[in-house]
Amino acid sequence: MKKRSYNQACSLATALDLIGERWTWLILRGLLTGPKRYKDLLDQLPGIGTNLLATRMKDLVWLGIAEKSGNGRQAAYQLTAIGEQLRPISHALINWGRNFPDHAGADAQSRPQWDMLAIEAMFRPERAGGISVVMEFVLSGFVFHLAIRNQQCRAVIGPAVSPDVRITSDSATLIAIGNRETTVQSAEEKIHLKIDGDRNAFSLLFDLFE
Amino acid sequence: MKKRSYNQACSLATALDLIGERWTWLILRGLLTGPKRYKDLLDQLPGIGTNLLATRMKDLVWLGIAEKSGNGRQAAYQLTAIGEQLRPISHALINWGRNFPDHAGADAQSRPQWDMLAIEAMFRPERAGGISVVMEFVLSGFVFHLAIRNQQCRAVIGPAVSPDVRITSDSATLIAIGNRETTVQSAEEKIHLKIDGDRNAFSLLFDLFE
DNA sequence: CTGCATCCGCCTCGATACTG
DNA sequence: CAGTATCGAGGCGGATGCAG
Repeated sequence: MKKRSYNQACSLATALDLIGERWTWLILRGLLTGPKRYKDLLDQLPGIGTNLLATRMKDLVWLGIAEKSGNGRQAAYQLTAIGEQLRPISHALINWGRNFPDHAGADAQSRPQWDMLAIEAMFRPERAGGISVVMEFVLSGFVFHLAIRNQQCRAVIGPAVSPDVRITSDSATLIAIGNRETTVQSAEEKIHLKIDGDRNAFSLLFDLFE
Repeated sequence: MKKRSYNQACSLATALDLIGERWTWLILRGLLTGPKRYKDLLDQLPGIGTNLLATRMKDLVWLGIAEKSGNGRQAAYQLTAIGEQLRPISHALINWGRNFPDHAGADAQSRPQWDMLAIEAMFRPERAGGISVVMEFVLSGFVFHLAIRNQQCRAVIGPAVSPDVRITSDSATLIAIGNRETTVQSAEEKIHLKIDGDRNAFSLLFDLFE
């Protein structure tokens, strides 16, 4: 059973042979928000065949892009250093995909972790010189936080130890504010947005992100 | 006849719906080295079905990623502004693919235009401050040139108007020199490398590129 | 219940032949 | 040269089974 390959002496073709198949990038999207168990990956990949996920994971581990820690019911997959190198590329692809905002239909699936990675992608390091801040988000009940330091931004699942600000909202509201379709004040009045802590830290959200 | 889609409200999934299918990135690779006719694209895509290339091109044009100029046998495809935004992403994928130098088998296909794009990908703008130089390459008979200015590098098919240096060689030799597996002097003695013009400009090749 | 493996129908792909 | 038509092969999607 030989794997299909472009069979070209080209690094782009090599990359596509390894991570260009259907679902692979979306598996990586799952791993880019932290280690995941098989079931957690499945939950973020609606429509994938369970066998396909299993073979993809075997390939990714074999290639040294992901690795498996623990086994049995505690087994979890995480990115290796080489897999982690795909993070900026995924950011770029996400930002490119925003050229087509109307692509997703009304019946499209959604997961808060996808928004989390999208926020990380929108970070603009060149605007973050000298800024150090931790923002905690509660988007439709899903909790994560952004740690911004040294012109780097990393999104992590779960609450922050000591956040400068906690933002309770949903992704649609934040997008609407970002697009100037609504105001912070209006969103707060409609209880679509709640800001706890340093409001200046909250306003950084619109300075440091696209 | 509906197209297969991940159907997710996620910009990464959107991007993959549009350019994540088999062959699409390699079609873009062809267009990233300049406008191409149907036949020229085919030549760079060994193994693709002609029907598949036709449908892919129709999709890319429909999406506004590529556009068709002229028609009949003079028709040519080129990238739109949105398609051009994929250039840095292709560079990043190429550089990531170089983590797996042994992937391509001995029977792998190769085309000089792939090397041309790979060289463009290896350019390090942060090392090119204040440098302005034009290098012409003749790799195994294929002619292109690099124009470096304002910390940008663009590879263009064909000879340069007034190159600072002309480098006649082949990609294997340049890679070997870059990896310190051979020296410039040795390559010149074996007539695997010929340098016409400013030798200092040639040495920039190893300063400005990875 | 999680973490897969097996099986099967279907859709996409790959190759060739053919047309304007 | 620039595609279209056709058809066999193989990867994918969904359901099911099963071991730890």
